[in-house]
Amino acid sequence: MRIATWNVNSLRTRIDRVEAFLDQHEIDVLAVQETKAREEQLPLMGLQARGYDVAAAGTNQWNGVAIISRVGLDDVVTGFPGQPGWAKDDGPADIESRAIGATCGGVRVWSLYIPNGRKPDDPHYAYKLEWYAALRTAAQDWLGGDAALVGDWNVCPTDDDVFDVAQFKNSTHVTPAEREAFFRFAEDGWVDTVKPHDPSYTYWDYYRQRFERDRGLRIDFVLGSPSLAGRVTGAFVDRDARDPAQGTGAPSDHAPVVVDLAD
DNA sequence: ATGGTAGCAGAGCTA
Repeated sequence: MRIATWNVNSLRTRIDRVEAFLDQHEIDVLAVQETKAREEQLPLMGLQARGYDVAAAGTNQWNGVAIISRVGLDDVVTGFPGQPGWAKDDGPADIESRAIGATCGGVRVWSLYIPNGRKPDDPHYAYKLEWYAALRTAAQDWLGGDAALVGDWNVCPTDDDVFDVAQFKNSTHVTPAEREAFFRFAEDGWVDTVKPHDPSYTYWDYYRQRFERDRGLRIDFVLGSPSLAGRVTGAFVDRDARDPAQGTGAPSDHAPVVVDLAD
């Protein structure tokens, strides 16, 4: 089975690229982040024609997550137990836009869009750390089976995961607290299934031709439970999907990450 | 320190 994760930066704008990616790499399960659409807005016909089922969640124009699967899509859940929400203008807490879980081909898959944090002194940064801690607690219950925590984690775990750490001196993604929050998953038994096979960047900012100069970040991860990690036979970052020279219109600023599992 | 690009929505916010 082949699973993948991709922050697409608008599923409607990028649907042609998503369908081409699914076809080219014969993806069985694709976790998507930043759909930037509510479920009823999504163009799903092309996916359904290819034999995929889709489960989407999202309530605002910035985030949104989805799971696209051709090997089953069961027990869909929006949000994880204890997931913190962000209440805006005293409205309802936005939980739906950041996490969706489903069982696909016997694997429990969570598509996650972890809060960006904005600035280290911003309230969203504290929210990000709170979100990490709550996810860790919930995820401890999933370690016993074949489970995958996949998506945009908005953290560069090591200096090797940043093109120039000096440029991030007063920025999120590289602070000790964020890195600790990420590495606590490894302490619990979650395995970075991609790094041994491909440690390359997964994100390049749209600004300043960062992709062309390979000045990127590694922030998209597939963490596997011990039993799932034992099934991994290979993994890679599909840089071509981020290449502005390929396809029409702008690509997402993230590349997809692909992981192969033995049956 | 600022600004550069992209998407949604139709101005300004978010990343």
